[in-house]
Amino acid sequence: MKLGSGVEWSIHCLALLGALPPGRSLRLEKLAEFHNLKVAYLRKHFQALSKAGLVATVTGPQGGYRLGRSSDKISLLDIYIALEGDDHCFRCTEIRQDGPCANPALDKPSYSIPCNIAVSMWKAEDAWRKELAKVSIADVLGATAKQVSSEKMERMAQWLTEALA
Amino acid sequence: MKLGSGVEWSIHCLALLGALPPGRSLRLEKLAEFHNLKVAYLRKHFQALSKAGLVATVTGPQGGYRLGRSSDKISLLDIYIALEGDDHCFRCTEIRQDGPCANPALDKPSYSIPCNIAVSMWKAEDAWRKELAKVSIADVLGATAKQVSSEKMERMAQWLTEALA
DNA sequence: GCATTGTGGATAAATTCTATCCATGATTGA
DNA sequence: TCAATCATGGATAGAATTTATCCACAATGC
Ligand code: FES
Ligand code: FES
Repeated sequence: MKLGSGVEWSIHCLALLGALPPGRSLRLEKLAEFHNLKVAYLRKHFQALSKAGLVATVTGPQGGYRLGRSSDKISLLDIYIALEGDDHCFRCTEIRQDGPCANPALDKPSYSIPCNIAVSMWKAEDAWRKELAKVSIADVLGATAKQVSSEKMERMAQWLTEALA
Repeated sequence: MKLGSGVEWSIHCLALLGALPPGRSLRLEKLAEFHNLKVAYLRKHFQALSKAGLVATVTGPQGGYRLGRSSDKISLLDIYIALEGDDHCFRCTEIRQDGPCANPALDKPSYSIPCNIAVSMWKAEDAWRKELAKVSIADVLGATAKQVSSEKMERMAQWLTEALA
């Protein structure tokens, strides 16, 4: 069970967008440059983020991306779902309905309720989602501000100023 | 993020092994037949389960597989780890150390602690694991016994008797 | 010895992930 | 209006992973 690289990329990029001055947007190319990511592939991920409404797009000169809503309203779970879909990661293929001991006619009633194995797995998944839902882009920004030296914060602010110029 | 089919297959099979009379084992072929699974591929999964000690093997005539320890000591998490490894599903590629604003020399101290994004993701993963660790094969067996009609339980007991004959 | 059963490595098909490109359409500013 | 800027979405292809099969081999019990 592995998350695609798009999840990490997107969290970093959305955090940067969250640090933009109000009303401004940043070109995809700059977003990639800041993190040293492949532009073409990042573009693909941003199409998904855009479709999910997590980022809004500004076309034309001085255009680019900005957050689709305020940074405290975008959770890590939102990002995951936008990129990798809303399916369960555990897939119950209804093995219980198969094999020499199955009797579809007789057993049908019991199949209307999800099998207990799937329930257990999905419960764990829910716990995972709940944790992710707790953390917003605003939280990430706040935590990063505490982790990074004020000197690096300065470097980043400088870069942003030039990128937005 | 998807779990491989081996996880579901293995849970079903270990549950069946957990229902075996004490001291008995079941051939892989029979295990596959019971669930209508592909023998060759199930074999591959059982190699992993065996290496992890979740099943013990009995070679030779009347041989097969049995549980490696009591069914209440085998959790769904054990099975997941045996099959898919113990890595984090979120991979922090240290994007934070890259890009035009990074200065390895100056920033090195802050990289000794995990970045806050990874910490959030790993925390969610821990919640997931904790839930899976709570559920044992014995629990699965118990829950299934409650879900399945006594009539089907009888059919399965019958099949087992023949398979062990 | 001999039939039975799992082991572990080799192999390959199918699917998903990663990555790139380009024709298109929308917007802005001159 | 025109030209430059910028995202969109589909097509495409290589890489990696998952799914699946096979076989020579080792271990066991009779
Ligand atoms: S039947 Fe296999 S997990 Fe539901
Ligand atoms: S640097 Fe990207 S998640 Fe840690």
